[in-house]
Amino acid sequence: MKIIAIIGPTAVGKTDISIEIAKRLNGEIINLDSVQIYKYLDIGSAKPSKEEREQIPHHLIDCVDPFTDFSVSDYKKMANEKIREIISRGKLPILVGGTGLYLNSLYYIMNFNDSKQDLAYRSELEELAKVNGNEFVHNLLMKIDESSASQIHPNNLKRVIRALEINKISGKNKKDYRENLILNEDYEFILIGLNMDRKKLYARINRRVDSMIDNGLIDEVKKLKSLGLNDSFNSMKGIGYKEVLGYLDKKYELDTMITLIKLNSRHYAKRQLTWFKQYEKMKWFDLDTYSNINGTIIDIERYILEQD
RNA sequence: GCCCAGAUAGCUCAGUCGGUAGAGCAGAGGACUGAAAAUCCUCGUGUCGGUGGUUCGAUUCCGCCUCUGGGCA
Repeated sequence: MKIIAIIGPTAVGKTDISIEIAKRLNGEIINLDSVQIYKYLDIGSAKPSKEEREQIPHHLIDCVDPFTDFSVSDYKKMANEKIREIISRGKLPILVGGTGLYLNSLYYIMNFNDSKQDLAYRSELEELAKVNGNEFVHNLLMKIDESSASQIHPNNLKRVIRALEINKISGKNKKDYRENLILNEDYEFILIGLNMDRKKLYARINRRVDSMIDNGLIDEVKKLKSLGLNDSFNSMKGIGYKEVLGYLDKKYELDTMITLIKLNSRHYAKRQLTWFKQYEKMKWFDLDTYSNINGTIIDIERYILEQD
């Protein structure tokens, strides 16, 4: 089953290009973004507009309540269903977004079934770390799963805890999952990577943040806050949301908030690019080398058609 | 015009009792299997404002100059 993935760092311009590609290839778009999944988080997550979504069907946008805990494993399930459904209708599924882990959940065979969550154990370990320090919890892992422990930095508490959790639930070592990454042969992926000169990307990010503010990001967050959402919910940990919450809670001034959103977005873009380097098959398109979007679209379309 | 305080990494600043210097932030690189827009790791040579003096040796001490704050007229 052929499937396209158009990925790239935040603000590089995935939306416009993906819609045009979908039109030309009889495709439908599946969101590959961990924040656009949520309802009501519209401006800050840079969701495609209503007009854009009317041109081409978009899936897995606005489908999770922001109060719910959502994770890769849920994404994997939902995305697989969508992909099958789209293919059964004779259309081409096009994944668009920048959440690398979500892509991997489809690109590789990833088993989440035998290592579910144990939230009580998690908070128990978090408490232990608070009292005795990160090293202490890391040492616990060292005793039962040395191979994973030696690969996780003691300060990366989240991962240390997850490794302990996996071990408690399944008896397996977290490290084994990573080492056994194998391609998911159900799909024939065509990976399209969009990138541009770093400075230009950063300038685009800065501009986009300004326009999010102009378009009412603060009001959007105020509304979410009045629904009862706060920074303890995963949905509110997205860039743009957590900083506005901090501003509304009077932790800093407006211009500090804007600076922070821009800064965190830039850092995020950089992390995404590091992640994307892992895909050897990825075909990169440098948007700088095109004078307009049409040239890019023609080249991408040609590349996709060549892959048959 | 006079007095005081500054001038050191892209930015904010520390420091060198005289032997050419280091933090935070920015920036760069990396890791990544149920929070992933999350979480975490690594990376710091720059005419130490200019110029003269003292000295074996000055970014450090002294003089003058330039610039920037603040104060007094």
